[in-house]
Amino acid sequence: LLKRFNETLQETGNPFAMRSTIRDVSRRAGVSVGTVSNAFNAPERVSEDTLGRVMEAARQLRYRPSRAARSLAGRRSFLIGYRLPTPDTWGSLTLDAFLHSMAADASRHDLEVMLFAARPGETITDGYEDLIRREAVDGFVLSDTNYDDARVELLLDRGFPFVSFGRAASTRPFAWVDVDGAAGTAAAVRHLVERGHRRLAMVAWPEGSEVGDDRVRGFLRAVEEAALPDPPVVRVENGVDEGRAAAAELLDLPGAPTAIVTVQDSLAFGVMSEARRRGMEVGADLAVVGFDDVSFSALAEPPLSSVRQPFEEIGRLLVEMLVEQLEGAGSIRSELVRPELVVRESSLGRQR
Amino acid sequence: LLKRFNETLQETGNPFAMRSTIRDVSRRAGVSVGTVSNAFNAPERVSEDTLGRVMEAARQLRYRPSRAARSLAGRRSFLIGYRLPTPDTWGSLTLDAFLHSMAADASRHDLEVMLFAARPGETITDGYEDLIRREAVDGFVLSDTNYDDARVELLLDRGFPFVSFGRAASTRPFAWVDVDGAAGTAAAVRHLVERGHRRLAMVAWPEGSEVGDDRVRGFLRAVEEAALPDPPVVRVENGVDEGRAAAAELLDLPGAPTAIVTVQDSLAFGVMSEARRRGMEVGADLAVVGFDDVSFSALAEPPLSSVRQPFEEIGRLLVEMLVEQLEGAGSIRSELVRPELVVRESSLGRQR
DNA sequence: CTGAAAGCGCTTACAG
DNA sequence: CTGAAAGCGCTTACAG
Repeated sequence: LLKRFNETLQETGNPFAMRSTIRDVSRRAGVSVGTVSNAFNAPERVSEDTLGRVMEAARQLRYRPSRAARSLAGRRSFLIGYRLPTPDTWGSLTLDAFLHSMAADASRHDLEVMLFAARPGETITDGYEDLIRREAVDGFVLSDTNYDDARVELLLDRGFPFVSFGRAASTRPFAWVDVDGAAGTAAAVRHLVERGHRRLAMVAWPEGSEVGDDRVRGFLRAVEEAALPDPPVVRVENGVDEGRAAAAELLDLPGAPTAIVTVQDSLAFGVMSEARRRGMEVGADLAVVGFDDVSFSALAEPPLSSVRQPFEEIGRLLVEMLVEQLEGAGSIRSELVRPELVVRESSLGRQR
Repeated sequence: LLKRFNETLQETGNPFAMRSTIRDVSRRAGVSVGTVSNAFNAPERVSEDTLGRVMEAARQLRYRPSRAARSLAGRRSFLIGYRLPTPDTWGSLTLDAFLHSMAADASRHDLEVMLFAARPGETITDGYEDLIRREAVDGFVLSDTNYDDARVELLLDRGFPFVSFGRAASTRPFAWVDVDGAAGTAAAVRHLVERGHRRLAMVAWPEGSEVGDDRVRGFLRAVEEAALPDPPVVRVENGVDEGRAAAAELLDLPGAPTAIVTVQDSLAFGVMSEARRRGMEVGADLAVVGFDDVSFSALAEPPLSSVRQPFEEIGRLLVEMLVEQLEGAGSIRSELVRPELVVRESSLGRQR
């Protein structure tokens, strides 16, 4: 009875019509439901004539397959799981661009992104385990991946598809995308050397963070390649105040640097602040280059030169690599993407 | 055969065991699958003894119901749809905290957040239509809601559950959460008046934006309540340069203001910049208060006082209100949340 | 190339 | 309180 009502609604083109099912399409096209399914999922198996009729019927009924049914029958969820980092975590991840590019690219592959958050009292892997058991996602995107990440080990053990933003130490290979931090700081050094600087210095985090150590490495290598003297590296925790203190230390040195590169913009803001306090003009008297190009860097005074991570590209790559796994290409690859040095006034000023 | 293998794996407690189904649990507990389902979804219908046996069996097998099956049989997806704003859109929305609180709160209600992005060439409502037809979500959270938002009309027409972050003009009532911007700017005014300021001014956006007009309204009302003279309001587009220009205009006025409130932090950064350029000390010579408390405001020089929107609370409220609709409470309510004035040096300096 | 049928793993009346 | 059965809307071998 309800069905008849529904069909009437559909035929009158009533926009409030209940949704139509594959059964409705098959009836209208005069074929079996299996053929409708094939028309959508394997059109090459269907004759051109039939395909046309099915598609026309589907169009008229505004048919869209039920995800739950597709999912149950096809044993895939069409969902990519992503656990949000805790907001108070210091992260250089700009979620907006990252999530948007993931979601946009996923939809090109008939996938969507499902978010979840760590629950209090859970282990690092519990949320992932749970989603696997519920067959709620087809694969995961990991971010904020640590050196020895339990999630990587779990997913490798399970043989469950995933890609990671960030490398991790694992004896087994897995798919990751990472930013070539060393290339970023090296680009900063080359830029500064070109501008005539000879006495460089770096403000970095304490040793032991993969990301930070990578950035220091690139800095040191580029300084060496430019045949400059060994530069001082001050190591502090993240923060504007810490950047200030580090700058004070560096600027008090006998042969004080004329250019400072930092591993994060907030440190660079501190460096600029300390320089200004000493009556130096940032840009002219002291060049400063940060890392991550946070949203405020362009608005700072002077605007801060910074190394920008290409989050759009990263999100896209992660999805592509996950899709490759889902489609069974079997290729576990990894990609190191080059960040981009955004040059602004803080490293320009007068040429030396 | 595969089933026997699977059961063996389960019994040996092999962690790599394939997932178990409701059938496995029912067998182990010696009850029917319907009873297992009831044990989970309506425990009051099941005897205590049976409940215990079922739960123990489920625990042993690490059973978790398949979402696809639950979804198909129960006609709900357990998913909340949220379309990401385009990253280049100027928005005062801090996605991190907002999404995290939504995801965390959703999981408390057996829901998850599904992200999608606008596809090129689509209308504003296409993505929502599509997800409804695919039965892919149980409801939507809208943000960046406009005055006359086509999405609101669509969802009301369809009778599909949704909540909106931001009010909109609609003849029909619907569920929304919004920030009381007027209360925020009024709090800024009271703070400044307490500090002894008598000549206030505002830098606002051009008339016609709901959010901006609201913030201006609160400012004007509070100034009037303090019995101060009519304050100048300069209207410019968003941006640091625009803030600079607006400040220049205000500071050139005969009775130049000693305190400036802006509708957005980026404008406030411009105001601070212009003040500094003129040799004024921000805080002491000119008090500045922004709006939105963007991540950099605390790091600015001096740190910027700003009105902060409680995104955690907003995300939580949105989910709660959507859940009420999903559970058929039928109550369409709305909430105006008070933002919080975060006082920093930019509005302190010496007491007047 | 097409159709009939089984099956995915649950929920939900309905009997008993 | 419990079980048997139908059904959700698809996909996927398998015949023909």
